[in-house]
Amino acid sequence: MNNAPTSPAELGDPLFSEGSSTISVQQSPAFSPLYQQIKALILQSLQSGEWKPSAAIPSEMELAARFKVSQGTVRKAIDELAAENLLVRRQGKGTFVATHAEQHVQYRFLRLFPNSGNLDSEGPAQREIIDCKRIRAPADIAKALAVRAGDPVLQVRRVLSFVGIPTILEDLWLPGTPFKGLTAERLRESNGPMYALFESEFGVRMVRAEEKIRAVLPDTDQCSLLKVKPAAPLLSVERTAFTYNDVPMELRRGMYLTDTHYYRNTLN
Amino acid sequence: MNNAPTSPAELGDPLFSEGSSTISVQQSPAFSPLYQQIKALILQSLQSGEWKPSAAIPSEMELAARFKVSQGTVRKAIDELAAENLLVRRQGKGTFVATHAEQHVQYRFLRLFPNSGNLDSEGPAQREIIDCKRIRAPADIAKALAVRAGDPVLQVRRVLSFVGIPTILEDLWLPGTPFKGLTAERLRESNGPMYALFESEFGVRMVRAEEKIRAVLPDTDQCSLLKVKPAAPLLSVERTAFTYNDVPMELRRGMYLTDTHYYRNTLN
DNA sequence: CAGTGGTCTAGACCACACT
DNA sequence: GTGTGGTCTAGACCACTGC
Repeated sequence: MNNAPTSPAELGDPLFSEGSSTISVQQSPAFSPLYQQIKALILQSLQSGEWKPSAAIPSEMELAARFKVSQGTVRKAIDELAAENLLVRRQGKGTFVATHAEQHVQYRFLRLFPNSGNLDSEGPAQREIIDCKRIRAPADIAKALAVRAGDPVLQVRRVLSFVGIPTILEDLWLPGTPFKGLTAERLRESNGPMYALFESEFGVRMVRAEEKIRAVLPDTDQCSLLKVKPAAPLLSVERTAFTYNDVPMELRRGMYLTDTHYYRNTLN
Repeated sequence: MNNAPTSPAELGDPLFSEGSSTISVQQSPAFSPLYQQIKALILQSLQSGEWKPSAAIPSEMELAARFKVSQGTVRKAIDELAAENLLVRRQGKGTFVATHAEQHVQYRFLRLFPNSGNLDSEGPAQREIIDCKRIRAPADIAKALAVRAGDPVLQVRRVLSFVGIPTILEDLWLPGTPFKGLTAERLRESNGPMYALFESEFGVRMVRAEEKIRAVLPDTDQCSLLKVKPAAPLLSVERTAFTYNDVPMELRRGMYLTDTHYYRNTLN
């Protein structure tokens, strides 16, 4: 079989004739490898919700048949998606859509660890929703969420405590439209991580995030909520979280107490 | 050719007989894929200095011949090493040993960025070596460097300034033996990143690092060196840097001014 | 042009999980 | 046993680099 470059074909799509020798479908420039195209197709299925979080996607052989490429090509596409934490491979079982729920690490994006002892030694965090209201987006929030200033957004404030000690104060903003119907009640009712709730209730999967970290002093509100003195330095963590296609879906400003905990980062 | 599991063979090593059908050299448990064994062999050559930083390693075909495996297996081994930033692939040219020098990013492990403008907008950092002396390792330093308390270590203090503003104060400790001969002079003479000097002068390549980040207040020395008030919160960044095989080779305690800059992290 | 890494295929077999 | 992902091979061709 010749392997001149061809476009991957969805089921039932017309094929380019196999026998012909040098039909160049994609020439440089703008050459994209087959496996990248397959990756994009899989990504589409993930976005469209064809495969739900924690469900298994079709086997490599099935996908190879569907896209009319070899298993190795599908494999390379899945490899990259697994490296980006969008898929999880489990030998002997299948490939699954990654999820923020039911993962071993309770908070996938939280980089705060206790000074000593492992992560679970202090048990699960206590969560308290302070506030949850609909507001019109100020300019800076709007910019971060890629909406227009004045558009409705949800503003949430909460405190996370470890072994009873308030440690994290978070303000977060969500675009109003995708999160229509989110209330303090529903936040309080949910057990798992907030991002798990976003997945199951609003179909919004956070895929990637960027954080800007600074050392700051708290304002008076923050002092009382975290029970610290005004002179106590806090770690300011401003996170923008993205869904598929780098669409921003959350802005989060956290104040971390770093006496008993530290923010861990690994450099490669 | 059968592909029953075999050990990779260095040039001249005796082979396991190819024809025999079911000689199981490595059974589960402790099964290690061939490409992992190849990866370990390549790693050895990197450690031993067989291939110097920025030099090209042998081509995939050559390595495949040397290790008596297929090109695909070598490829997978190199893929992983490239993903870990130990090797750099350049299409059409070859595969090269990664280096801290001559990289596009001046400081590969520095995560501090100006609030606005890109990285180069403020030009290169100004470096000032405050101090460099030989001391006997206190307990905490010794533990981090995996040496005995009291063993000789080098202690360096320096300030980095951007557009003339002192922004980073760093104290760092290096094990005495591998860095014998390092002086303030030699640090001042060098142009590029410190890690580039370590590579070229001491044959120590930093491969990976872990950072613990906190918000703290400066002591009086730090105040004067960074020209800040005692109440100014600073970002404390404690880094342990590792060479090959996760051997710690540096402990670095940095105080970052985060008024005009921020520490950036990306979560996947 | 030759040499390098990069893509793609097809087929074989191994390790693992379920039933 | 069957089906899944994981490894390994061999060979072909493509894209990029530099002589």
